[in-house]
Amino acid sequence: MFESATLRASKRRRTEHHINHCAQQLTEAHGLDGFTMDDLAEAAEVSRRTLFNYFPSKLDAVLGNMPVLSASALATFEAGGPHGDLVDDLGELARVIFTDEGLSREQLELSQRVFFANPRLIVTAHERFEAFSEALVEHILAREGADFGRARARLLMRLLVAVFDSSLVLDPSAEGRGARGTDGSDEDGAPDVPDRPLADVFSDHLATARALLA
Amino acid sequence: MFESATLRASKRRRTEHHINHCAQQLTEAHGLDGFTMDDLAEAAEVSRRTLFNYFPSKLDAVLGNMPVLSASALATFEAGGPHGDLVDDLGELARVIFTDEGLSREQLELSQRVFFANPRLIVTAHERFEAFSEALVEHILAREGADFGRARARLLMRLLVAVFDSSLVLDPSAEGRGARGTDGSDEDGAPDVPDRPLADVFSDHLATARALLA
DNA sequence: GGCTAATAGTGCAAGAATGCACTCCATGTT
DNA sequence: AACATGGAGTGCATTCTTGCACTATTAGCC
Repeated sequence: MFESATLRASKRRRTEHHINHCAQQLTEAHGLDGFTMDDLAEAAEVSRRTLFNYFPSKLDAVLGNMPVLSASALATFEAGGPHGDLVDDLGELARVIFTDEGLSREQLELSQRVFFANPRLIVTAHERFEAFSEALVEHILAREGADFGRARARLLMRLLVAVFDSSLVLDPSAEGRGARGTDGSDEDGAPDVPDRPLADVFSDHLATARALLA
Repeated sequence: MFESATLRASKRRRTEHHINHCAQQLTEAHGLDGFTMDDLAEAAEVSRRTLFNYFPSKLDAVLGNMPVLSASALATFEAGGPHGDLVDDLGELARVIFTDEGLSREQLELSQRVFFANPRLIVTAHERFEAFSEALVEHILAREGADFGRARARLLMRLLVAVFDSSLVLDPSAEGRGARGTDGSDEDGAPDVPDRPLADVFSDHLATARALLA
């Protein structure tokens, strides 16, 4: 009756992401109408039929699905979150998404490029994103009580999205966090961390944002 | 009823090789009894049950299956081969095996190490190999006629095996083939072709062998 | 307009992979 | 000797993937 974090489930998610990723690559390379579902099947190394087992349409394959927050993570959040601080706990939710969705900066950037390059995509992408964040707003209210105010919840969401966006742009200069001790191990300041876990970057930016607004 | 060179079939072969390869790696790392079928399942990222869908036993998983020559390749061979010269055509069969079996030097070396390190394996490996080459002997006779003589066919097989073995040892010095022109594009003589297609190396060695014995 | 070719999308049956609950056996423990 | 444990191997129901034949729609062409 239930999804275990099992081999089967993880392969399913992998395939889904893989198809989506290939679809976006093809879109970027040849445009939305520049490739067929057969091409996509070949690129993703699955049968054409399987594509439609995962996505109901070509556009959906390119759009991909919104991340799904695990019931347990949501339960924790609504119960007062792991830390007890609203913002921190929302950050935690974001972290969960990054982590178990395995999002990389490259993939997210690709998505953005593809979406913005294709009007047909961006409208639905936007709709879905709004729906997604509205759902999160709902969870915030469920946690904080209706008195918190829907407007404030929405504002908070927008702030988080802004922080998220800012974590996507690669800033080669700084380390965000305070000085980390006197050990000069990172001596020549090499900013060669193009693959620094997105979740970490996000945490940093969130902390910075809080400090800025505090 | 029949194997098309289809997605399904190619995935099956890939999985089979993958399982076999993982099994050999585990064997090399921990010994035959140093890992369980659960470990192998995890390493190969398939379910434990799937292992037994591919191989009837742990030992078989480590041994792997002998390559299967396509019916069409065999038909061509028995009909007088693609070139008409017996040795060349046997070389062609070898090439087919290398190619569509996707054998790499690393994998073959690993097999050798693992087999020689485990008496339990080497006996069956040897048996199977003998059976395989005896089958080839049969095909040679079918092509050349019984008058060719089983003894000569066997000798030929042994010679080819020797050539094969010699293609496995990495010789960083020479290019085997005659000088390839005066263009100095490979200037500093860099022998950096560790991944030169095995099929090609084999062809070269075979040519050299023929020249030597001619 | 009517044809044809290409491509999106669906239904269905057969083949593969998985999860799980077994059995069997060897080895060690008390 | 009785017993527990761990790992090999099997049977079977469920889910996933594939292949293939089908329909629908659209664009180009005569």
